[in-house]
Order: sequence, then structure tokens, then C-alpha cells
Amino acid sequence: MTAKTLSPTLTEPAPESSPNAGSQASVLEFEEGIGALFGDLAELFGNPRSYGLIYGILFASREPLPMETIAERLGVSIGSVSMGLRRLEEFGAIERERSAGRGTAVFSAKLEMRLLVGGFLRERVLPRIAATGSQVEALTALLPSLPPEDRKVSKQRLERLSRWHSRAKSILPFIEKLLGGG
Amino acid sequence: MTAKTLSPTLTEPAPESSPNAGSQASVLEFEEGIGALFGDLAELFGNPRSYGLIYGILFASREPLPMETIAERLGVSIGSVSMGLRRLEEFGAIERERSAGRGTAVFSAKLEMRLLVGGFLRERVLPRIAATGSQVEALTALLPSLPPEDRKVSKQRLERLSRWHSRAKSILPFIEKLLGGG
DNA sequence: AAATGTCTTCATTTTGAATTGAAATCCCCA
DNA sequence: TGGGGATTTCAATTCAAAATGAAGACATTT
Repeated sequence: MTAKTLSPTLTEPAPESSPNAGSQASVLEFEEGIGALFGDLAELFGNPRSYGLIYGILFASREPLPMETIAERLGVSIGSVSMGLRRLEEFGAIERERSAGRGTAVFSAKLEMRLLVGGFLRERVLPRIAATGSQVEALTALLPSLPPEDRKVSKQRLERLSRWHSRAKSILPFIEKLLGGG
Repeated sequence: MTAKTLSPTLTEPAPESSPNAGSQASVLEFEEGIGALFGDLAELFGNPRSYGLIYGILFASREPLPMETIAERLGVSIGSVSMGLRRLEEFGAIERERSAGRGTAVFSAKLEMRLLVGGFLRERVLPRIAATGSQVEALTALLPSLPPEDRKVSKQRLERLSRWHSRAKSILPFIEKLLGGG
């Protein structure tokens, strides 16, 4: 439950004038809610929940946020956040801005889902699909050493698998387009 | 490394005549390979690896297999296999056959990928998408309590999310069809 | 309807992935 | 170019998800 590291303040986005109604707490609740939503989604597809949480916070935030603020809002270590941010950057889902003046970098979500989805497909799905290809090849090489009575059925199964593999590969860009747009 | 339970034999599918070449070992290697392939795939999308392994073994096998054989080939407990088989059955990816004469049920893979993919979408993705819908609603209800200066941006973000959500929902059947066929 | 053997369930244990914390590195500014 | 904070990295730790194992439920056979 602790998230303290580095300089112990600097976290609030400046109290501002706090004009009338609307609690600052609601803002945090809102961010947390969006975080949870993306967290669930990340989990669903086998990504660490924290990546989703981080993206969510950034997606919800009106302004870019520094690493430490994210860590505090989520209650996780800056180590975690650093790793998560890097991965999200690789996905192309967020933007890092080594900001003017300050030595502290800030991060903002790229709002287009296409980028998030695409990043996931490119970074996680594609490599696995490629691996599947090799696996199928390796198994095909195994066919001749099977007992004759197994050979035919095994070959058929492999062919089925192989067809599906090609198909999946060629369909990915499609899926990306479908899930990306708005 | 132990998988012994229940009756200590009954496992081999009968030695048969073992006619000429082609080792029985290759058959196991083949099954294992296909198992690994589906295991990786399961993992990729956030399912327990063992489900994939089980499906893989069944997919590779020339004949339906009883639970215990599966457990032995995978080197896992029959408890695990029982759970995995149930889940796969719910997915509609395998078939249980409380077979004639014998009290032992046997299992076979339904070879159509459409069923496997469809099961995953129906059992895991759809419920989550539904949950996302509720989450968006809940967050929308939160909007009025936000400070005025946040309201507009937050509303836009939520709308974006909402649009994406509807779109994802309406596209699922499509994806199923794309990934299912052969 | 009892006995035998199969299968499921679930409290406990194990295991592997995610997180932490702190040392090493990097980067900015003086 | 050096000092100081910001960031990354990674071995050790934590923790949640998966596997186990054994008790109970269920079927089948006699």
C-alpha cells in the first residue's frame, strides 16, 4: 500500500482555484474507473493488468502526467510504472514528452484505439503466429517417422492447422482495421 | 512428476501389432508438439496453458481418449484434467462420450477452429465486453460531479470509449466468422 | 441396493508472473 | 565536466492463479 519514492511531493497538479462544485476526488474516481476498465481489458488478453491501469489513467487524464504521479495514483512502485510505460510506448499507445524546462518526462495516452489494438497485435500476436508457423513445420518434418496407421490422420490434422494458420495471419490486418476505427 | 491415481493401468491404447517402422514414441512426440502449440496459443489469450495442452492432445489423437490417459500424457493430475475438460466442453471445443459398455467416458476434439474461437469469444470476451458497457455507464453517471474544467474533456473521452465499445460488440460475430472458417 | 470404480469439487499447496526496492545508469543543468 | 535528481534494470520477493490430492458425489454393474 505504499508508493513513496523519490521526492515526496510534486504530485498534485497544482490546487488551482478550485472554482465551485465538483470535487477533486471525483476526478480521481473517474481516472480510477477508466483505469479499471482498461485493466480488465488488458487482463482479458493476457497482458499484465498494470499496463491497462496505466494506460487508463493516462487516457482519463486531462493533461500529461509524470511517472511519479501515475505511481502514486495507482499505488504501485515507480519501477513497475517505468516498465509499464516502456511497454506501452513500444505498443505505440502512449507518448513520452521529455518536457520543456523540467527534467521530468511526462506521458500522455494516444487516444486512438487503433494504436493500442495494433500494438498488441504487432508485439504479442504476430510473434506468436510466427512461432506457430515454425511449430507446424517442425511437426510436419515429424510425419515420416510416425507409424503408418497414424500418418494419414496426423497429416490431415496438420493440414487443417496449417490452413488455419495462414488464414489467421492474413486476416490480422483486417481485424486491426475493424477494431481500430471509430 | 507423478500422475498416478485410480487404476494403475488401462492407459496404453492397446499395443496392437506394431507392424513395421514408425515408433510409438513419435506419436507421443507429435501429440506433445501439437499440445505445446495450442498451449502457447491459449496462454497468449489469457487462458490457462493446460487447457490448450489438453485440447492439443485431443486434436492430435487419432482416437478419443479417456481422462486418465490425458493426465498421464501431460503429467498432470486428473483433477486438473477434469477441470480443463469441463471448461473446454463449455467452450464447445471438445466432445464427451460416455461410451458404450465401458463406464469410462472418452473425449475427442471438435476439429473446427470456429468452435474453439467461438467458445473463447462467447465465454470470455462477451462477458467482459458486457462488463465494459456497465463500467462506461457508471462513469457517465459520474460526469456531473466532476469539476467544470474537467467535464468536457472527460465527456469526450467517455464518448470515444463508448463508440469503441459499441463497435467492438457489433464486430465480434464478424471476427468469429473470419477466424473460424478454413 | 450394495459394491466397485469413475469423476468432481474444493481446501491447500505450488508455481510462475508481476512487483518491489535498491544499485547502476542516464540525463539535464550549472 | 560534475552534481543531483530522474529513470532503468534486475535479483529477490510477493502474490494470485493454477495444480494437487483427497474426500465426497455420482454411475454402473451385479
